Amino acid sequence: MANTRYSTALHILVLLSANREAHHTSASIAEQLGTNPVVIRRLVSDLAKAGLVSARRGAGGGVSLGADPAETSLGQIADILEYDLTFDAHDLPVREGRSHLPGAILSAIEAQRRELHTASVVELDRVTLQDLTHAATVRAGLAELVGQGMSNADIRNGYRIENGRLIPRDDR
Amino acid sequence: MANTRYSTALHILVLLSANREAHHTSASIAEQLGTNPVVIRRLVSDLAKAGLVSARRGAGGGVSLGADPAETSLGQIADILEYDLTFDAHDLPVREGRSHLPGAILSAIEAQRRELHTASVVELDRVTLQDLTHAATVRAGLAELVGQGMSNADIRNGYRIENGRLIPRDDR
DNA sequence: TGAAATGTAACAGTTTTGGTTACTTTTAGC
DNA sequence: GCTAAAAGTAACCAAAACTGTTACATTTCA
Repeated sequence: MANTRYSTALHILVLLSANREAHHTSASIAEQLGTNPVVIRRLVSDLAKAGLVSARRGAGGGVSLGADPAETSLGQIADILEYDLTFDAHDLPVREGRSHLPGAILSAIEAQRRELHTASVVELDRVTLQDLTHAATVRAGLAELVGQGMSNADIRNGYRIENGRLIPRDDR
Repeated sequence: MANTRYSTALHILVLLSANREAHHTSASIAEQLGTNPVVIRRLVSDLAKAGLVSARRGAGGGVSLGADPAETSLGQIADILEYDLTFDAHDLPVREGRSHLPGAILSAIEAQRRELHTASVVELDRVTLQDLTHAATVRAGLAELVGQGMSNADIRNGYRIENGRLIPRDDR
């Protein structure tokens, strides 16, 4: 089974970021994601430890964003979840053979593994939660128009994008 | 269970690259890696399709390197194996809801996913199979000396590294 | 012709992961 | 205080993915 913790965490955070006014609970989020509230709580609990979200227990409680999306990078989120952004290493049998080569090869591969993880985090640090939220809301806006029967060409000609929203071009 | 195909493939290729004179078979490689010959054959078969190794059937057959390690990048190897170098995406239930937001969020996440995969391949393209082989043989040389009771400081003072081998410093 | 090797299909065993239930704890409002 | 609503967490289950293994066909050399 794939490990979708990081992807799901991103989804939760974009959801909170795109709709900060609404009241969110693990149940309401789980419903939108088609999963179980406990899955959401597990992730939110980890994100809350790092202050990225704030979870309040009890009646009227729920989940809300705890940090500025413009100051939160996707790399930080991976760090928080301790999510591996590289390939999986194999292992070797413990063996008292004479040759050091197999262990040395594995060791070199693991060094490369760490290097790729670091590079991936650097890459993800270039994107903020705000950037990702922007990308999502633009896509949602486009989907909305297409759902209303508008063609992609019409959309391109009739709208411009501003702050993640589609603004009608009335300047022509 | 982790997907160790890429890591194992790298190990096989470094093994072949570090010891080009020896005769290698799926059985001999599997023995060194502590796995089953079929596992090796499956990987070698994929690598052979791309010309990276050459596998000869029949008596006296075996596996040998089919390309120049200096011209083979770790990114190419990932490509050949179609190995995913990014995070796993979650999925959404098919639902005819009104809101386009959940699907739009997922779509934005998947775009980010593809971007990270591309960046990872670029990163791995900076390293050749020769580089990785060099790193492994150096480590093996060091392990050999340590096994002979030499301290790391002694090693640093008494040897220099050249073409992936430890050369005694007799220039002092 | 026989032995040695790869190619491949089929299946089993293990591990990992998300889903689920159940229960505790916290909190707000009446 | 009582009740309802919410998160926190432990424990277990089911499903998926992957490697390991067996078995057999095919190829090749001597």
